[in-house]
Amino acid sequence: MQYARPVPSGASQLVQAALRSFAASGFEGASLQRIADAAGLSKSSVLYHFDSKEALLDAALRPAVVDLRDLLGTADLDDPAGTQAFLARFVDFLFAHRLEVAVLVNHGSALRGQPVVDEADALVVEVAHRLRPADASDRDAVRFGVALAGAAFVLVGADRWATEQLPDEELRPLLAAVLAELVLPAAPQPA
Amino acid sequence: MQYARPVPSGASQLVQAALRSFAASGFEGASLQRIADAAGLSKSSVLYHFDSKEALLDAALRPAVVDLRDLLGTADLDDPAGTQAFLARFVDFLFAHRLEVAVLVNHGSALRGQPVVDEADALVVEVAHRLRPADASDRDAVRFGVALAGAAFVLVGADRWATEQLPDEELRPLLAAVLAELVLPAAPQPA
DNA sequence: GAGCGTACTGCACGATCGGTCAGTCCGGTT
DNA sequence: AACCGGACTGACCGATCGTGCAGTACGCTC
Repeated sequence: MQYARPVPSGASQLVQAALRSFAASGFEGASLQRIADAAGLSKSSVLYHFDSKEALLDAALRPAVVDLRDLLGTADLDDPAGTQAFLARFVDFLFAHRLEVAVLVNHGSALRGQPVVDEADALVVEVAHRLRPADASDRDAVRFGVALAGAAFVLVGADRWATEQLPDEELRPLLAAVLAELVLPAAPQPA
Repeated sequence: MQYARPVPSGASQLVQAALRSFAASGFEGASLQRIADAAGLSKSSVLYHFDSKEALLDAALRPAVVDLRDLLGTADLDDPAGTQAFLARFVDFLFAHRLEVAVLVNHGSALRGQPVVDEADALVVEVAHRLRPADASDRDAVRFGVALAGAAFVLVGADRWATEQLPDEELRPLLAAVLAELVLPAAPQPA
């Protein structure tokens, strides 16, 4: 009898190693050899499980894109309460897919043309568009952009610039609160 | 007699080509060959003007780091007016060094150990630290992080996600205003 | 035990990588 | 005319890149 497979040998740990490498070094900077070494396999094995380096990227990012699409599909953004709930789930998404978000946010512009990346970009545009009320000003739009980009980036670069590292479970509600503060039109502003 | 040199032949356009390549493809993704082609020179010429690829990166990022250090050195952050003035100049800095900021923000984590990058990171930490008032809460700190990262990223990824592109000169004051709104403790917030 | 599919590997390939080096061209001095 | 130094180049190097391919070890079913 076999319990939970102790080492999820094979493709799944290749995906994890690839994700780490892509996030740390970018797609071109990461080599199949180093990914294979990190996963404890040979370079040939990588290309046995995945047709190409691009296919490996696709496999690594796909779950995050699926999750984001689901999140957007079930979102209710008609009232402030729904929007706030969505933002909390969005922050959860960011936490759940840190590495994927890092790849998309930092190295996405070099990956235009990769289907996964293009899909992810389209979803981000949709998030921004649906969050924006009909009567939003340009300034509101800029604030939304800063909020979304900032939230993603605080998470992605947390280990890089954070002087005093907040533990994830303290940062999560704070990030959700700040996001809500910036996105909800509640915040009164002069003129 | 010679007016302003029409094509600033040589090293300076190599630096520009390199900056564009690094910003678009990352340090490892950019090759000396492609940089040379973009500058209309041979690969050998790149290594004639710069000792190594790393030296080229240094030359490309150095002016931005110098400007940021100057900006920080002359900053007066003791009162809200001084802080607001600093933020406007910070936004100007982001606009003036878009490509350098893109390299540092997107690919900086892969460039740890490069002296220019480490210096830039240290300056960013100093900006965040000096902006933060003594009585700032964790939530304030998160909002500052979102604001700074978001501002940088809105500029860096503007061409990627912006649905309706704002011209620079409209975006600039909006970004400064939003930054001030987020950083200055002026914004009233419930509990 | 023959046969088969899955997981995995070593080896070799052409291309490209960053970098070295000897040499060419050319305007300015002497 | 001889010389010099800066700008620039082509040929070449060893290493590494992504990828193709033949082969091996193992567990399963007839």
